[in-house]
Amino acid sequence: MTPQRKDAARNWEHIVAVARELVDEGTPLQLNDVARRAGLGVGTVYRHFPTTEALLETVATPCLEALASQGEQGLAHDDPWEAFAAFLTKIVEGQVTDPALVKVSAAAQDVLPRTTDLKKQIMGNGSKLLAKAREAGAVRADLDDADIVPLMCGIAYATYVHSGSPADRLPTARRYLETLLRGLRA
Amino acid sequence: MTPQRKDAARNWEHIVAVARELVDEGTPLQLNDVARRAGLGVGTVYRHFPTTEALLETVATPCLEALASQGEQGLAHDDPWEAFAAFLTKIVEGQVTDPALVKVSAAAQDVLPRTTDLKKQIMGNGSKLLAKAREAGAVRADLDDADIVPLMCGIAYATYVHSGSPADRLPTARRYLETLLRGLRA
DNA sequence: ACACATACGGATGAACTATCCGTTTTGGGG
DNA sequence: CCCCAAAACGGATAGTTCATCCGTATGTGT
Repeated sequence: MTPQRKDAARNWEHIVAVARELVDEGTPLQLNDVARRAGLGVGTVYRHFPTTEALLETVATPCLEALASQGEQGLAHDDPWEAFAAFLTKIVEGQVTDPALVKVSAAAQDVLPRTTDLKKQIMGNGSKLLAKAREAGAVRADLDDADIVPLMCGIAYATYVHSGSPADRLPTARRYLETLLRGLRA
Repeated sequence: MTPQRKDAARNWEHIVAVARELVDEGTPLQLNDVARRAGLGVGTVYRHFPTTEALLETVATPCLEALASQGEQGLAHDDPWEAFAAFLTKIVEGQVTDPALVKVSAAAQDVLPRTTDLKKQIMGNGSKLLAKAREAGAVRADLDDADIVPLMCGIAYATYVHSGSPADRLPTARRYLETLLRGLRA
């Protein structure tokens, strides 16, 4: 395996950077569009990222990784309930801050391998925190591991429906999560 | 104003029926596609419904109307909290049952006049029920009128993320709503 | 410097959207 | 019953966006 050519690496970075910009300004990601803005040929972009989703995944991955490691820290927290709540808060905050995150989170299993992987990892951490909280009798029994990610996506979605301007989102999301957490507490 | 010709009326019905089928089977709505399936010319479909969204709106309207009148009935309920809860339950059940409903609910203000109208009506009913429940001291103060629709959309979204098969959706949605309601109760 | 692998670019075809206008159908008046 | 103007139909076609393919250019080890 040859290491990869310099120009290829440079273009890869450039494409991801341009995509990040587009995502941040809310423009729907279109590969031909990315190519034009990056001053590259369409073929180049498509070779690096066969689909829009693949590019989106790459853009979102750093943020997802951050969330995954966040979960590990949470395990060290003293109060099991607080640890669980803090964990969920971080996830929701990430989702309402980064539009790319919502999109990849909603993607079906297996289409985005890296994302699927990281989601599993996050879910693993969530499970541990949930189990601890449940053992401590802090959380209701009817909440399942598999509910965590969907519920966080739901709150993020509700937040996007509620507020047009990005500035309003964080407080709204926190308020919604608080309400949900109140309902989850035993 | 001339009453409209019979063939036009017949085709209109037919188009809506075909669209309903497509929506139900999860196929993304495409007007050319609708035309082919209905055995009509593309032009005919476009004349009746200038955009995909317009057709979707027509498909979703009966269901939205049902929800709107549901709210009115709810006003007659004895217990203010129960009335409010029952109202939200109906909305969520509608959203997870009918894919069309989710899509039009998410549409921006003003693009779908009829939908915007009905949403306002539903929100009006929701406001009244919320006000009553609040007066009775049954619901927390930090919930605003404008939060109702987003939260219901959020629950529907969470439900779609959670379960692939339509059969699982209704129980999941009910469970999520229960949790939320517990968190809303004063 | 050479040659070969690797990567680039954009012309190009496929898929879909939406319009326009010549033809057909409808239904009220003669 | 027939006529004809208004109304509606159908589908060819122009405009977009998506994705591929291959001739050309560029980087890299010898």
